[in-house]
Amino acid sequence: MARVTMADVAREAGVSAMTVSNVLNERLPVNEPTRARVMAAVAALGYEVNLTARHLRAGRTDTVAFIVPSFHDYFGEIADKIAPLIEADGRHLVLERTSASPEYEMAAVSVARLQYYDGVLLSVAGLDRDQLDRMRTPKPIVLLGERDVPDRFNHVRLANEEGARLATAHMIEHGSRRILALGCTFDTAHMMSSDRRAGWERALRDAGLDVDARHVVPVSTYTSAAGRDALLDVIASGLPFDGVFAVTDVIALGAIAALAESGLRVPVDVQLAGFDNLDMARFVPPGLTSVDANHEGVAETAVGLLRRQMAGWTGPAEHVVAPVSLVVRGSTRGGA
Amino acid sequence: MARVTMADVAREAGVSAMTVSNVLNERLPVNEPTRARVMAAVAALGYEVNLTARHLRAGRTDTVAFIVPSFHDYFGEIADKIAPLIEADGRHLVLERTSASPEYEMAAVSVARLQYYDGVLLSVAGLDRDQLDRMRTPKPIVLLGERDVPDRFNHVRLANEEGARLATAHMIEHGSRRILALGCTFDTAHMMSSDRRAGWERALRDAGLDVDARHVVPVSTYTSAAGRDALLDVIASGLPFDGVFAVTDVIALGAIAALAESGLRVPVDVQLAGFDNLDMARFVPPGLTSVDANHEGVAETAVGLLRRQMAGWTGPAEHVVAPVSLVVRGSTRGGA
DNA sequence: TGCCGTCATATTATCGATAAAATACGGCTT
DNA sequence: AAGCCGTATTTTATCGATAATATGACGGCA
Repeated sequence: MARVTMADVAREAGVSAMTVSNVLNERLPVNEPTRARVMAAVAALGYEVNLTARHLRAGRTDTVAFIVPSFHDYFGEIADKIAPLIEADGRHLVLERTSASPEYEMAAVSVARLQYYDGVLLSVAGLDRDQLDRMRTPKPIVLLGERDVPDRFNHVRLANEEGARLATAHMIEHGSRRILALGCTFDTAHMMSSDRRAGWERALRDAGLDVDARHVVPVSTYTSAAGRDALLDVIASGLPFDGVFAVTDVIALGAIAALAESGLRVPVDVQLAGFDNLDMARFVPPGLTSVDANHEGVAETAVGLLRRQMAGWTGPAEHVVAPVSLVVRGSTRGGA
Repeated sequence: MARVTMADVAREAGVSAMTVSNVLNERLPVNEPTRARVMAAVAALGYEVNLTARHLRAGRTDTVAFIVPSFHDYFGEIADKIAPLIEADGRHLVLERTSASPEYEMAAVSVARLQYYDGVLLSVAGLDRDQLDRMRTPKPIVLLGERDVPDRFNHVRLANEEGARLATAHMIEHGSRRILALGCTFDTAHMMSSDRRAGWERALRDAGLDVDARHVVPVSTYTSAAGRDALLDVIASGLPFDGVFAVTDVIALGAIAALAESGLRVPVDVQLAGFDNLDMARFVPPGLTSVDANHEGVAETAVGLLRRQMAGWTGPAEHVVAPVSLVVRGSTRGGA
């Protein structure tokens, strides 16, 4: 059976296609009896509008994309906050994933693909400033994430350095003196981990402690497994430490595993803090102290900026640094 | 600046639009010099195909949707497995979310929205058999999830009862006699939790143990917070127990929190097992014993069924029950 | 020289909806 | 009765690409 088109409905109702369109979109007024006939025909034939044709002609999809490196953890949680905000405007949110590889990310933001959407939230992971700069799209777009981006883009990122400083200072205050920066790096290309390293460093200096480069422990990937392995290596090496600042909660979870396996008690022997305050942080014993990334606020800010652009605003782009706060739990000595 | 269309490229290259289309799609052969001129024009103007127009005319989007109740946890992990399989066919995966409410789920699978996709993977959460039966779409579709579905749909689900039985039997074997079924229910409308309850019950009977209705502990939502609260209530009530089968790992995590807060040791005082074997299960001390839902295999099976349909197969639908296995970790006494 | 086949490229029609312009019609004024 | 107006509805053109069909150019062969 072929699809039912608007023309079929028009024929059934004895009117023109345009009248059907007017009834369904409430654009031009239609007399009640006519309207009723059209609605009856729609119901009788089970007609549903062809959104693709509408998009081609009207240039609107009522759909927003959130483009993320992976569907996991952090991004899943943020996406669940963003979705209701988009839906509140009568639009629809879809997620696309880029695998964190620059090629995929470029493909995902190719002008061709963006055509499907009225607006785009792009969580930047693989693209650097130059690549982003080459991206010329007329679509409303808001960038999220901890990389450096060209000025012309609206951008929401976290107060990474401040968050790391808060977490580290908190552990210093409660007695730690040798704190690892797990998953951090000196490589400034990866802003998230280098900014957080900078915050860790600043807390140490503020307290008059030495910064030991051996305490900066890189990870191969941002996974719990990599965090666990990296920390086990440190423990095996014999390097003494009494605190761990993990660059994300996912990595902190790996650290928890490594500490438990090694018989190190949290927070008695080692204090531990993470970053992102994922749902899971509340429940993993003894409770993971974490920098709260304020997902809700980030989502609201980003959607607000996007909404403004979709409404036609063309003023200068904004660069928002979302404030963070420390949520203290049992993995540090200030906690319950 | 207006968009660059295929006609613009054709003019620039001094050929017809059709020739441009043939060059880009490699449908009809084009002479090398002409081809080169077209490619040059494409590059010069920065042309990118309008996918919406292509879709309208050619009826193909090269996009597959995975429709899920939420972007969190389980679904995020599955989606990350599915994406590469879809991409291997040169297609693109997008996620849509339904909020687990029947209305949203109905809207998401309305014929109108499905038009955007060449195929759909639908994780059924809110829709019952009747509602699904009313869904008449010509699109290739595969259902995932633990609900009962009409025969005409391809469907992949887990061996829920067997998984729950395995986990429960394992705890019995290692000494538990009073095992809670946390998050389970007698309500057969919710197949996932009632099937898993049935498996728990069977393990008890097989071991000659009594089934105590007080041991079936419902949860208000499938979240860690609800799992924690429900288990704390049980503990406060004084009902004795020495094992917990949690209906999902997310709920098991809540149980871990509740047990830790109450000073009950895992696995010495209480053994604990979950279901889904999320990444997190490996890392939460002492390691969460869990029924492995075989995400990879489920993803492959579902994508295989979908691929077959997209290729034109019209044979009878298949109903696959994916096998599960028990992964033993430290939260039960068989573990390390 | 004339006819045919083949390959390359161009034309035409179409996917389904909608914006913009055109028309029909009844009522009301003068 | 002629003219005008506002409302309801229809007609026409279009979004941009592509399937199907048509045209053109050239070489081969009798």
